[in-house]
Amino acid sequence: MDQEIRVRFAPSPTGPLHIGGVRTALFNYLFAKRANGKFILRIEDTDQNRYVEGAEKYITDSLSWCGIISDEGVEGGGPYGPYRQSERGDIYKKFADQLVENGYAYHAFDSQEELDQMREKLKNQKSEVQQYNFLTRGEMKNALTMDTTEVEERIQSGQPYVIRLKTPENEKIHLKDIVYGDIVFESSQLDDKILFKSDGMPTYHLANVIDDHLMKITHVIRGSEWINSTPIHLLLYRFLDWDNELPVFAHLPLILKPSGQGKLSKRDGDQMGFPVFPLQWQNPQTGELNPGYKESGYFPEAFVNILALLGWNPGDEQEVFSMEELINKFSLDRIGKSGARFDPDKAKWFNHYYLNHKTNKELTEKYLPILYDKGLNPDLDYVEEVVALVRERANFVSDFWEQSFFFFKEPERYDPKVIKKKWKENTPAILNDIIKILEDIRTFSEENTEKTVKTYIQDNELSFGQVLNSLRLTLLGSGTGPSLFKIIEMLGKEESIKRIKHGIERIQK
RNA sequence: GCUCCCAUCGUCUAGUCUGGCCUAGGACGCCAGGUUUUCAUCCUGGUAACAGGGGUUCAAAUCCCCUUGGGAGUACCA
Repeated sequence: MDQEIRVRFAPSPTGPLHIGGVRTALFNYLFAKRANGKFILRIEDTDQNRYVEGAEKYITDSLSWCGIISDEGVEGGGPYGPYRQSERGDIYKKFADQLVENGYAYHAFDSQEELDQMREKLKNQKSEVQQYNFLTRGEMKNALTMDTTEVEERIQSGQPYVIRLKTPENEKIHLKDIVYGDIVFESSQLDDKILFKSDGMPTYHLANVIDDHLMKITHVIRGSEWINSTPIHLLLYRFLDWDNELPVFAHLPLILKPSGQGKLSKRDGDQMGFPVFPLQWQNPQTGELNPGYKESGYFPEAFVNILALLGWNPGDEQEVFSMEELINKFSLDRIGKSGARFDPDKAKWFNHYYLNHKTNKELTEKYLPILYDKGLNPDLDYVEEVVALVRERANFVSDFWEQSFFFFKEPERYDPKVIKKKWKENTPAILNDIIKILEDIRTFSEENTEKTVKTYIQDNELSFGQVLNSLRLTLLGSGTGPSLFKIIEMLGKEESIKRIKHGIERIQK
């Protein structure tokens, strides 16, 4: 009875995966790992029309960036492959035929126009449902309204056909969902869904049920947009005689747009000021570029942490989790039912938190490429010192440059607001005095420069703010930043004095 | 339209199943104070919610019903 827990993440390669998709993958992964089970990555590419070049690679890259590694699937294969539905041959057709044979499904020949007509007609009649179902199928072109020889002839002659599910007229279908509890559906409300398309491919409904069964999936964890089609799947399990091996269902609450209404969609993109994709994605058709969390400077640990808390919580007050901790604490029954709005501000905070729990060395390694890009080749220890100084004021490594460029090059402009406020007539004279003072200091340390300059200010009864801010202005071009005397020390005597001189000249004019 | 789902601070949420310990807790944000030559960080404090109405009960955020609001699905897409 203690069978292995097996879950799958089954995206379709129709474009980049967005946050919601990654969260579904994450929850599957956490659940599997928690139970010592298997996480399977299956690609649902039964819709050839929507296939997008590069999307599958994008999916696997995104998951591995997050640290979500599949035990079986398109990447590493496994005992139940292939894991790409388009490669699973005639598996689906066989089961579809079996359903037809047993009277649970039937062939249909209606054209798109005829279907549209039927729906239009029902709409005009103010019918409650406009569906291909037990009420309407008797008037359509299908095996239920034709005699068997005609059906045979049509199929033999190569006429396109689909196979539809013959939904029961009047029965209740019970879904036991881990998250949502018991949900009852009326079969009369269900559509005679197409199971097998005229292009020879199964639809999602058929394919996912068959594959889940064949791949021995024990738990189906997916977004709640699937709830309404679950009764179809339940019917299929029964008609295929797999009722005794039904997987457990757990539907995840939706992720909503940060503002406005509706679920977060791929389209929301950068116009909302935050990425909706894990990795940057360039649409191969339009060339349109969508930003990703990775490229925006988020750490994967932070990203995963944010996602984990969207719809799930541990029940205590901990909110920072490593993947290990998530695996240990995760459980399906602590998933909420209501949709979660994504909060970009909190996401930033998480990244800030993670950034400040890394070592200077780690951050230095991440900063270095940016510096190289600027054409700089600074001393490693120096960079590490710089990082130590600016790290706490940054949310992202990419913030470092803006906050520390003056450690690497002389400022080119001076903040006019600070000039206006702090630069007085006597400022050049004072700064010239300071230059002299600095020149005389032998051990050019933070302590020494600070002590001497402050003594000078006091002796001359000057204002600290006035003097130090204008001094800062000449050194880094702005009125903000880390400790001034630390900067002076790191710049060194020569460079500091040079900058003060230049500052005086340039601001003077 | 029809079917299904959801409803606690601005946001993520704890508490709801197993009514009383809830004058509703935490986090982000915001505001104030402290630290700092400055800005940021950091620390401290504060702001702010049980959608509304009926029941049930000694007692309801917690159970039931209705209303309202929000969401999802309704394809030869997944």
